[in-house]
Amino acid sequence: MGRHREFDVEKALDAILCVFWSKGYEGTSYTDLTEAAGVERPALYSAFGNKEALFAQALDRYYERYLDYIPDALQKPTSREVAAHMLYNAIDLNTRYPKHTGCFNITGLLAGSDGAEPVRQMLIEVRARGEALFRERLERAKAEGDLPETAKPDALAAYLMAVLHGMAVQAKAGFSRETLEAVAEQALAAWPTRGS
Amino acid sequence: MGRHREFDVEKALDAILCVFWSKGYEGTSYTDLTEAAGVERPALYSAFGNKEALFAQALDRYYERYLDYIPDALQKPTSREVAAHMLYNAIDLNTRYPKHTGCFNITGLLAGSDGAEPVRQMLIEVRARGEALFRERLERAKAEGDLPETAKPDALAAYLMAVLHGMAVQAKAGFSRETLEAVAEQALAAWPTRGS
DNA sequence: GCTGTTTAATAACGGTCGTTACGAAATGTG
DNA sequence: CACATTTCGTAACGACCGTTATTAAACAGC
Repeated sequence: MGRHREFDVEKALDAILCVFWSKGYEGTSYTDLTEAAGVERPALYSAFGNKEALFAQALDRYYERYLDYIPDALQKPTSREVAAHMLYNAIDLNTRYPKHTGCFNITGLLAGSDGAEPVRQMLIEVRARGEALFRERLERAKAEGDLPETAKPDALAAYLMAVLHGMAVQAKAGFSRETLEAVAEQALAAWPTRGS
Repeated sequence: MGRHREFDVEKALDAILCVFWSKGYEGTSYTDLTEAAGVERPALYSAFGNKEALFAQALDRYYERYLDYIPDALQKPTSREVAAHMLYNAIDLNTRYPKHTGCFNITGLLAGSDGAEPVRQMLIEVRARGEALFRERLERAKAEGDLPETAKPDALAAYLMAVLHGMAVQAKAGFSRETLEAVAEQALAAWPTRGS
């Protein structure tokens, strides 16, 4: 019983996700959110909770809807292919939508008032989980002999993540897909091979 | 004639620079600024103008006081030494002050409301100037035979800047100097040599 | 000691922030 | 049709934002 919801919660969350993606947590106001979602404030509060909870749900959705290439990439047979897939899929994601370039996760991670510190910590934690997955995959590669004995999976993982984060920054600075592809190619030139 | 200024403008700007460094442009309030500078709001306005002008002056000061290693690095004899100096000096800067890790420039570049768009564009422009300087240095290296004929200075410059930006993100995520040094070492492994 | 000028501190401005009472509208059940 | 329940939009809340009018205090020159 009771009145039915008149808006599609998932569609609203998708629209909200894009705004946060572009402006970050604190850069986004409820005015921005209601305009994007086509839904008034109290409806957002009743559907998602407060701003922080709403952002958390947008972040979850970002990982499952846009970063779904990561599980696929991790299953590639060689570490080099894993790295290459991460790079080129990230480039595509970072440049696909002109209205919100870069990476949702990284965009909100850097700056913020003291009040937004919990959100920053949340993004830091999620980022670390992604890097851990990649590091574990590289440890497996080393165990399989795909990476040489001298390879350091933690350093390699941190390195590739650094390139990914850097490309997210550059995408925000207006870099084209082609330029970022040149960056990725250069980044892969350092990748250790079975031989060495 | 007239009353004398009772506070040191340069010291105040230094303190303000550190707050912007940590919280970005919009994440910093005038309450933060007055606390850090030990100066009331009207004094800041009379000395620096409004918030945007104040931020611009802090950015200038950041480049001349903290990024002064860049001109030095660019004068190193080989492109590899240039890249290495940029990387290791950046690591030092990004981790030297626990209260404001990362890079002032990158911190404010990603997120922001529509009202902060002019500031974002300013940071994007300044970042691009830095990359241009580095690219020109690599073009010179190529002309001198320090880089092989196949080397692409623009791609190499973008690549190294990506690593630098990525390390700034990781510093904000709490990375230690040692971990970032491992990243830099890995990044340099990709650097082209005279031979190839 | 005035006078004119610059700075200092207090306090307030209008606007926007995130959040939420509140009453009207819309549903399923008796 | 009444009823309880849920959602809706309006409108407002207190808090904080960047900015500034205002007044008192500190100086230089006559």
